[in-house]
Amino acid sequence: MNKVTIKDVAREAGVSISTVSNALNGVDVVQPKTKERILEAAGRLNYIPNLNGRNLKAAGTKAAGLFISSMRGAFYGTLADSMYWECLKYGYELYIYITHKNTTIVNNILGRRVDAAVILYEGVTDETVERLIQSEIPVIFLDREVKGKNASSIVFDSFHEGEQAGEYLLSLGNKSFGHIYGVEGNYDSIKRYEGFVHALKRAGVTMALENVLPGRFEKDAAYQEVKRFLEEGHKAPDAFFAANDLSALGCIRALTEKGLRVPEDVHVIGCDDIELCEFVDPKLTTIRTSFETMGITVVDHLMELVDKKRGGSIERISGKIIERDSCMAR
Amino acid sequence: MNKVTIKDVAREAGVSISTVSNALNGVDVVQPKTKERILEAAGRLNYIPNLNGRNLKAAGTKAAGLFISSMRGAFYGTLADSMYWECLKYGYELYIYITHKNTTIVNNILGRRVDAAVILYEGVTDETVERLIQSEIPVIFLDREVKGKNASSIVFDSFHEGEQAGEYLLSLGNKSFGHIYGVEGNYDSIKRYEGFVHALKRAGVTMALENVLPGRFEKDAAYQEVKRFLEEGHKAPDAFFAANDLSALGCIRALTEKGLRVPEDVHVIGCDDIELCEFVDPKLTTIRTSFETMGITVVDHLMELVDKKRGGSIERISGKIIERDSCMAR
DNA sequence: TGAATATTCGAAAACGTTTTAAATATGTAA
DNA sequence: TTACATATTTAAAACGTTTTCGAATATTCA
Repeated sequence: MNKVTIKDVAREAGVSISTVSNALNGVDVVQPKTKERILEAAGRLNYIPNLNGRNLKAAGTKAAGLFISSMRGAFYGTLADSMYWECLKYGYELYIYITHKNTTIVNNILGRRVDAAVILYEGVTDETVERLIQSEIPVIFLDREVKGKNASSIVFDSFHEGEQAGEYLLSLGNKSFGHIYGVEGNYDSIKRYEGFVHALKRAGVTMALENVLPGRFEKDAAYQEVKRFLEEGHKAPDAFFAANDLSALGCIRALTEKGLRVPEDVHVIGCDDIELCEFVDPKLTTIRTSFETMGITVVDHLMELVDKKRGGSIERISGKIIERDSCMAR
Repeated sequence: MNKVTIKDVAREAGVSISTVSNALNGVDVVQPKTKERILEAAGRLNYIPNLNGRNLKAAGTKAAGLFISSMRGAFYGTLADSMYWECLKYGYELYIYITHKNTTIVNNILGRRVDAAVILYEGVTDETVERLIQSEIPVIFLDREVKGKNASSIVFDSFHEGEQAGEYLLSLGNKSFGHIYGVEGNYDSIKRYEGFVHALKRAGVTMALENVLPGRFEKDAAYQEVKRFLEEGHKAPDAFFAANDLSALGCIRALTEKGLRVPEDVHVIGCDDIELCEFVDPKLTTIRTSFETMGITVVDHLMELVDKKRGGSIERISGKIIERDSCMAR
């Protein structure tokens, strides 16, 4: 068992533990000759500082935590990865905690494992949010709007994404619209829908309520709903805005199965810009939400919170229309 | 700042810190009445134990670490997620460290942050491996073959995947073969190739060396190579085995561009079974490597290492052919 | 009732570091 | 040489826990 402590290094180098600590941490007060001797001893003994001992005494941990309820799918890996590289620039480590429990979050943040945190977990309770804000440890929420002295929110501007979808479909000459809704109660789902409706309303268009179908962000659910919709005799609208790409794909499949051509008969626009978009036929027009950008933005913001260069705020990241083949000028 | 310590709880409850510790950790020696008083006090003060203090004294951390060089793509998220849920069963936390530095790995494992580790990072040096093995902390490597007292390897059985691909293509009546190679020096790439060649040889078939094209696991690289191959006047083989699905897709695109039909003229089989396979045309036949299974297997094995129920070993996880439309009986 | 035994609690040591303040060594100017 | 400033090192306190072991109290038994 590797149990060599700073004490062993001190003995080996014939010096006190304080000097070892100074030498190892680059506190520039120790004579070059002894420093060299210490480094040499530490190397020979394979000394690795115990992080628990260190962080117990030291002020911060120089580590940020990403607390997230799932890593499944391509999005979160991208987020985590881009956060990691951005943290590196600041000399921070990134610890990722998959969790679906408030206690894990609270224990690890308030238990001084990290000194800054990013949270993406819908199950966080108001009580937890309150406690984190009180703690004065910088926290950024990614799936809700929170603002406190040391707490911020950074979210995709889902409302604006909805608006963009609406404006784009309108600009193509569409007159009637449908929407594949996301998940009940989900932040992005609500906002995308609202933004879409808003853009239509501004243009004097209303979307029939029966034209908004629950897609739950899933391909199959969307497929079933659109199929049912058509089989019940409803006339397909000129264009669908789906709350995400997967449900857009399900929508397209149902439409083509029923003899409707995309984009000639019906336009479909998705949201997210997943890898699939390029591979399907027709290639899916969508609104790109960049988790890459999100990760970088989040860490930069977090570091400003840490440095007290700013107070908490709510930031929105805009999406961008990626034109492909599932919509076309009419 | 939240700075309430066990001392504060002790004072609040009018009791010693040892009693608080016992009460909070379920050491069954404290009277129900005082225990209740302590719990109540801890709750009122919002006490959260400092993990650094705790782990400094306590034996283990009840945490496993996943050290991985990137989380990009869908694979690693699945791996991490399935590991998380499996860890949960054992009462372990899972910390994920994205890293591309040996020091991060060594510091966090030997620095007593976790008491078991899983490593998926090709850049790990022999020295690091040696040190980890010496440390007696259970470690499992996912991308190399290592075996020690407390160290194991769990890898996909890439050789067997290659064999399966070969046997399958052979069974379909193919006579000539090509291979889209992965990444130079990469474990899976080498093994898949070797297994494929092995199966062919066993059937008395040899693959022309000029028929193995570098695909680097990328769609575009594979596309370019296959295109070049055909333009140089080479005759397309009856079937291609691509080292992964993405490069299989690139291969198919190049083939169809050159007027070859898949699967009528040429068979293509991939490896991995990514989400895309179901969406492209033709749907891609492939060999599924389940990161879900991998995650579960890894954690179970790790816990046996922790409990000293077993010594280190090398385990291989088999893939499974998923028949779709890019190969067909001739 | 008194002694023996359980039960419950607390004082103090230990974990491995960093940091503070004090001690010692070294150098410099008078 | 002395006196003093500076450079280098060290002892000891502190961080917040867990754990050991002895003390105090409560309970049981004869």
